[in-house]
Amino acid sequence: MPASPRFISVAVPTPLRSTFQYRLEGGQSVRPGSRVLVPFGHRKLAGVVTGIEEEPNVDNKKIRQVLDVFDDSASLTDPILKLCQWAAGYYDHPIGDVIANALPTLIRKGGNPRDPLNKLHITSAGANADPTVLRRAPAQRQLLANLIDEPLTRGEIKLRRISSRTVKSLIDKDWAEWQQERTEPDQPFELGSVHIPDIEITGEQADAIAAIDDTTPYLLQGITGSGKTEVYLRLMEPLLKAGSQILVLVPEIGLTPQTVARFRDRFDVPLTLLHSSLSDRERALGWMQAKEGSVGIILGTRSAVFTPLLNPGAIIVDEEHDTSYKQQDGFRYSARDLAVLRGQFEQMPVVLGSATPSLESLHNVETGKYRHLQLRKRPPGTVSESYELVDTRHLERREGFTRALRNRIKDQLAIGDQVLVFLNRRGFAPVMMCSDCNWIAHCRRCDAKLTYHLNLNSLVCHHCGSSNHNIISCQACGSNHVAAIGLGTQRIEQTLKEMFPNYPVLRIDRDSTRRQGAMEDFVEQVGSGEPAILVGTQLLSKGHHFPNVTLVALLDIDAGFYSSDFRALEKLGQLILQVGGRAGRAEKPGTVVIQSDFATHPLLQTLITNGYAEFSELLLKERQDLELPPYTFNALIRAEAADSSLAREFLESISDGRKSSPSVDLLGPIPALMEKKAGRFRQILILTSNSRPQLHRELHERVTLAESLPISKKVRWAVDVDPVDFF
DNA sequence: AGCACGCCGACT
DNA sequence: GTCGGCGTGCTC
Repeated sequence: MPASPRFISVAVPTPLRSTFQYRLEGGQSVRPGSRVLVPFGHRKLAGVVTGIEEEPNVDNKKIRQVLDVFDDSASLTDPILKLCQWAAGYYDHPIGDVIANALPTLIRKGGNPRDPLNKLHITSAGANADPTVLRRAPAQRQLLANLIDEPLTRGEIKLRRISSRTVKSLIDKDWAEWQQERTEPDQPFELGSVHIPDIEITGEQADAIAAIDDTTPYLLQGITGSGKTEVYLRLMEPLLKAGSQILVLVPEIGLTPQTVARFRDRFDVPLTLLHSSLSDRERALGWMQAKEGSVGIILGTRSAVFTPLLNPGAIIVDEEHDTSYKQQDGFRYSARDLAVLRGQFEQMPVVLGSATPSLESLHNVETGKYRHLQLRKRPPGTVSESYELVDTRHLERREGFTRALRNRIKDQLAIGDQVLVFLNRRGFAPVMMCSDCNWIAHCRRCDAKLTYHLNLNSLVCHHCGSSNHNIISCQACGSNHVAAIGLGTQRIEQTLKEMFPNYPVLRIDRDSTRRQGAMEDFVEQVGSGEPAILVGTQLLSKGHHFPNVTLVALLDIDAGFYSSDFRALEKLGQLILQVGGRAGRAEKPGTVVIQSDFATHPLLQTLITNGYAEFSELLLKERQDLELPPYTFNALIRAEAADSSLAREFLESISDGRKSSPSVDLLGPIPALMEKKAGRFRQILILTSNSRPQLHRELHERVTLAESLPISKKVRWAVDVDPVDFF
């Protein structure tokens, strides 16, 4: 008697919002989370089992057979599968793509980093061989030299463009051989020694550590220098000792050697670092080690929130206000919000830390969803930086600097300290203008002005990356009087070099740190403590601390006041304190000078005189009055197309003809803040409600409608729940 | 997203 | 006569 046929639902990596059913052979055994190879249309895809059913739910004849079941040791764990399914629903995103985002590529494709790896090794004969024998065979000689350094996989050999003939010749000479490298699972980790620094923790720190005793989310709000990291570390110690694992999330560019060192120096315990420059295999191995429970600490950025843990201990989300936790394309999830949810699923505490918490998280404190832990004081003997506003409305500025600021910089350098000049604009000048006809250079593919870059001697679009080398003549009147207007970091660097020729000027922005390790070189140079001027963008506000900097100057923050984004002031406040917090040390506090035309603005005044707590309270009140997030909830449907009206037509067809439910407001379609970007015209449809269930119901209805319309195939569109911007 | 099928222009 | 352009239709 044949076993009763069983069916499974499989999520496949396609943009389709449904799973697909397959028939399971008698000998095949799966569970939810298993990876399977299935026929899909004309190809074979690796997918993940999301359910097991006794009955088909589509026409039986359509259902095809599962081709293969992959190794169970790299299956998705139950909590991660559950997290993916929840996220697919919440963000209204195809489950297959959610899972594709959650898994390392190698695992997703059915591989396993523990699979034996075939590598070409040098033999002892090869190691002792006289390489001059190969003087007529340079390819073999090169390969032999490579093999002395390290064994190579087939893939690495291919990458080095070494032919299989070369390999065969060496093997025939008995100078090289293929060896299977076994990669056995590691043992469960054990916490070794703990190196506790000889400093006393403050009462507030002790209270915070003691308070974290259950599985509710905590918001740890502590001014810079108040010792948030020490709280994390003390919280981790007993958990690690008990064999529990800690997942630590940091912002995208916060994963610096300094950050890693803080954890490595404290705990003698295996640590997995998940960063962007890992190979597929390395990433998959880190994932495996976390799943096997052989590492105690997993430190990573956004996507690390999906790392499976054998023994979940806690999740720490550092700098929780950082917008890099929200993925900005495709599957637009918030790793911070998913971390909170995951904590509930797996019954572990989640600590969100920041000196400048997001208004969302502060609101969650108000409503009792999060518990608030505050570090208001610094350890005794340490002084905080002081803030000064310079009202620039009636002051003369030379290349961006008021006389007062120039003098401050001079004085600070003279006493042997370092100075940090912050300007959030890359390039030399943000505008190129013809002095004869006032023509301004615009990007052909975007609604944006081109930025002049000195080093490239070209005009670059910061939105699509295109560059234009004709900077000599006006494209409207042909005049040669084209001038670079406005300030960028390159111009500030040049200006400072002229103003202070005796001091090094280091520019730190995306352009100057493109090279691998460039940032570390800068940090090292600054760390020497010699007087110097640092010029930089946002990049300076994350991850690194510069103890010898005692003067921070913010040159032009006024864009924040002109922005039409309702979050602009929240972000500006966070930026000011984050940049200010980079500077100074215990016994040598820093001064932060802010030049602004809005120096008398009450919010700015509140921020610098009363601090972030009062600043954020005012902003929250404003949001409440205006019925903006976090007091209401938003979802967007974004659409773009090369045709100038297609995106609009598409969104109109899903907003028209159907009344929105009374508790959900529908706005749009309206053009995105930058309507044309990279040659595509972009529109958005905004859904607003004060009820999340209603918002999601309405959103899902529109998305379902969208999918049924032929026009949806002609535009690129995506759903964005809890958007962080309307661009 | 892929991938195949299908119907109209410039090449050996 | 074919190679190949991208429209459109489908994926258990």
